[in-house]
Amino acid sequence: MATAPDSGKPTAAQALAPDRHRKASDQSIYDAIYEAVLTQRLPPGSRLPEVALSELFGVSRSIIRKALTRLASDHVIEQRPNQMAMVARPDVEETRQIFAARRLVEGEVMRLTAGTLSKARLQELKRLVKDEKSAHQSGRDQDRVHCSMEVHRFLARHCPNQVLGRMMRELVLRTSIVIALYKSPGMSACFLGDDHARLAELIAQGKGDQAADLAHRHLRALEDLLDLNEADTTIDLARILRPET
Amino acid sequence: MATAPDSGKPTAAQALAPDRHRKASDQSIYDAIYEAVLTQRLPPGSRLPEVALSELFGVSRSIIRKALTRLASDHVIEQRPNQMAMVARPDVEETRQIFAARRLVEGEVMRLTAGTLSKARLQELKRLVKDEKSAHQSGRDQDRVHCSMEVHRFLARHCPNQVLGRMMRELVLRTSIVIALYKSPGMSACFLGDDHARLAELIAQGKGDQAADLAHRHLRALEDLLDLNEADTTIDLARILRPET
DNA sequence: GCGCCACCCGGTGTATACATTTCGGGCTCG
DNA sequence: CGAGCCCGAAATGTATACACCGGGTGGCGC
Repeated sequence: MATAPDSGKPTAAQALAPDRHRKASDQSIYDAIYEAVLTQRLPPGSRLPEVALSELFGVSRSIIRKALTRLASDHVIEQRPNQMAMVARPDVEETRQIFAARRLVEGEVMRLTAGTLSKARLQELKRLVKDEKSAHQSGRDQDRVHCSMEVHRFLARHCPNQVLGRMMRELVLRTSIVIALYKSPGMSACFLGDDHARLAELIAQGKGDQAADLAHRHLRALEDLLDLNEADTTIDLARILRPET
Repeated sequence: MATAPDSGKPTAAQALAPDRHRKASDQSIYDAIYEAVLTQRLPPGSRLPEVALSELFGVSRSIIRKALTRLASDHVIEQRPNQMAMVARPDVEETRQIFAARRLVEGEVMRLTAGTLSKARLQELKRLVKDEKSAHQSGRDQDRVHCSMEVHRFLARHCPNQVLGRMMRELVLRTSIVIALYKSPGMSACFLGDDHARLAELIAQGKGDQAADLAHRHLRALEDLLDLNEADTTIDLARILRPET
């Protein structure tokens, strides 16, 4: 327990409220939790009791368990035997690996996607970037995070290589989790200058290599903003238990 | 039906026989099916009825369903509503994407892994390569495929970046599936010269870039051995239905 | 004889009952 | 007074009952 802030104590179910009392498929439940984690309404460590969720969504535990199994398979939540599922809390080492993997995959996705988008798609993309900026300026943080994620997810969704696209979406989500976990207080997560706008421009112009390079630097800068000093877990414990001099 | 050879008609359950009559966890069932698909004992399109599996492993359908859900999540099997699960049968386009993704990921894994393996680990690796060669020479194809897969999986397992390592294992499995699907008759799948031996050598010497390059060419050559001409599915149908001249 | 339709069977989808485990509060004993 | 044990609430783990769906087959009508 000493290693974890342990987050909200009851169950963070209010973040999933909208479609209450309506029969939901396991896909819609999966989506609801996925979206809530992505937009950081469900912070890392949030507990997800099966019974509470089954009552919330108006289905039996079977459906809930299927959704949770899939979420665990995607590393969104952690499931340990006989314990409640909780939103994943990757350690510092895994965080670095996630960023490294995402740089590799997202770079290639940029390269493949550049120059392949229709005019209509480019309009959509620029709209997302614009919405993000306006949300940022008017301080609607919830919206800003949502749009920021959607920029990356949009590019992943429209990558010609959908195998890579899927991987990238998974990595975007895991990145969102570790940002929520390790961000320094007050940092403007993932709004670094107008990187997204410039990225969209390079994609539109078909400059794949430059887009990949920008994405690479974007992600590196993002990682550098995080508070990734170990100094936790076992080390703290040892220092606390050491007799004072 | 016209598009599929439809594989073995009953249920290819004999490929999973070993641990019959023993209570099995969903993990062990997952592993059994995973391994059977990996070594091509369960060819693409094989049907996996829940009841048959539950009897085979001596557990209820709940456990089976959990294992199947996870396998579907990993793209090992396809699950459609109210139909039996079956081993995945990716189309030609997805096959190309899988290879492209794997080249990207495996190349980076080689780069990261080169020079990081202990002497003992290098011994293991060389042993695998040796076993593969001997299996090849004595014509034990089952063993050869197993060892060949294990070479790649071994490297993935010991990559310093385990996030990438996991992705690579998933891609190795999917590659195995599409090889089983599209290999030209009689080809020696994934035994291209002594690529694996040379790869092991480069890894041992810490030459990451060269290892990545070799892996890249290895996979390219492998893809080229496949029979990836479309000419199936809808096109054949159109030609068949066209009135003769 | 040839189609069409109703039935049946084998499969998955969902809910629920029951077993098992974990964690914590409070009692008891040293 | 404190440490340890016991027990119960609440969660998950598993099995099972039943509903539903889809495909194949046999009979019936034309």
